[in-house]
Amino acid sequence: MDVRFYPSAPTAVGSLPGADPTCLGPLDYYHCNKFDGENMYMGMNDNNQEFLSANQTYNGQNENNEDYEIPPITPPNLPDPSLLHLVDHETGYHSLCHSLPPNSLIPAYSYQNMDLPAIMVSNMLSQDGHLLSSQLPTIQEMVHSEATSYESNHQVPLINRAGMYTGHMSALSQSQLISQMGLRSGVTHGSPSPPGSKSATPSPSSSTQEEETESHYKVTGEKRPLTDLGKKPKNQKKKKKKDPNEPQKPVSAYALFFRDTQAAIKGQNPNATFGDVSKIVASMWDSLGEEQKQAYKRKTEAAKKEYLKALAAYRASLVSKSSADQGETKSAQTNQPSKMIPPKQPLYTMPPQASSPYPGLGSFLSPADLQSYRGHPHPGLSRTLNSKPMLPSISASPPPSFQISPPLHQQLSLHHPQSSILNQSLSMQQVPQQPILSPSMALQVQPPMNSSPPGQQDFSHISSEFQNSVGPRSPAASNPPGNTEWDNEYPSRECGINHCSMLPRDKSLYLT
DNA sequence: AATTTGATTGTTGAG
DNA sequence: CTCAACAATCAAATT
Repeated sequence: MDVRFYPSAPTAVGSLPGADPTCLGPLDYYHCNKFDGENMYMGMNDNNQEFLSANQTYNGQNENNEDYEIPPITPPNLPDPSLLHLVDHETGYHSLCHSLPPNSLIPAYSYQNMDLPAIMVSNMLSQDGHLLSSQLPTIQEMVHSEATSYESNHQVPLINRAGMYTGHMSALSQSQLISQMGLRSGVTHGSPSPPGSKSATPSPSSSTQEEETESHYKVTGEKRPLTDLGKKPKNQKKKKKKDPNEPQKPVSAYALFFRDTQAAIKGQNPNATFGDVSKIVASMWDSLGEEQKQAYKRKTEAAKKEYLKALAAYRASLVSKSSADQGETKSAQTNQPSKMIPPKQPLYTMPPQASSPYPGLGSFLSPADLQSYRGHPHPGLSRTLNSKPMLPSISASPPPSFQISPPLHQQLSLHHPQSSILNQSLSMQQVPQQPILSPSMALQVQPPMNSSPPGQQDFSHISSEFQNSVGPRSPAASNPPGNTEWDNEYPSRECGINHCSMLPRDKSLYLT
């Protein structure tokens, strides 16, 4: 798949059906992406209906892949990861952002550069499309020239693009996500998925039934088979129904990362499809940097150890259970295993983490990990951004703004003269909240929570807002009182991550 | 092939 | 027949 994030950006322009009105991202996205012919153009369309229709049609399946495909660009030189955070963070990113002239087009927008999940924020528009309409004029002005060309050329294709939405996410979003992950991993785990809702409730008897049913389907060729037939005769084997009490295998580091990240991404971009999220996560993972990856790996290993223990206990319980069954089945059966091994999360909760105030994070980010993030402001992000040759260099392609627009409402109003100004200029009546950093700066970066240097402030408030906005979901995520450390730690980390993450890419883009 | 999440689809069983 | 509950599948990417 050559699908690129930004190509899908058009969706962002249009409000996706599920888009969170609160998300501010889109605006930034525009700024960032205004260069992106496609995306911008989408937004630019005067005809809102087309827009809407596009969104409505959005099914996640992109038929027009060609549009998305961007020839891979040679990856820009990546600075030493260890150095990146410094450079990117302080000089690179901001300088880039600020330096960018409002109109400045990014010469070559390479996917690599974009590599970031540009999860576009469809949020820009309220679902009804209000925001969009109001903003469009402004956007048009900004992107006017390109927009016209684009409309003439690409308008149609964009509409239906499934990936659109993906494109909305800006690279910044990635960094934001990462910061979120670190800060509020709890969100993911805690609230989001009504976990047990679906499969959580394992029905003991289900396994046998299902097998029967499946076999039945095969024989009878009923509906379920139909679905399979329709697409792939895929895994017919997946039927392994396991004992619910059986300890789950520790997931891979990437899976852990995915688990954490996806929530943040989804939170910011409700409309993002799994594919989009997956791509974003992948890019983020690439940009993550060895240390961070190692942190995950360590967790995985720890989880593995836990798993082995649990497994041993489980097996032991089975043995005892079987023996008990012979005697008295009922009591022994369900209870022991479950007691020994708590059904779901236990594996990942590490001793230290378990106690940690951040449940969600605890599962996958340990304080140590967090620290690692802090200490090393995601050199990886920035690095990866550049590194992947994913994005084809598109002449007009927008900066990879992977913007996960956090619901910024509250915070925006609080502080950011800039944002207010921008809003005015943009005449964002509908979305006063959206933080518009600067027209030139499309990329939103989450700034350090509290004190951010002037240069950084633009982003800082956004980031803080983002965090806050996100935070609500998981109380734990939002800085719990007890965790002053985190607060202190994270800011730096975020800063590094958020700001820096984009840098490499941007740099490469702009510099080249 | 396994995992990640969430949406969708389909089946089953109960009312 | 309807509805709730549950299971399976799928998406992209990584291990």
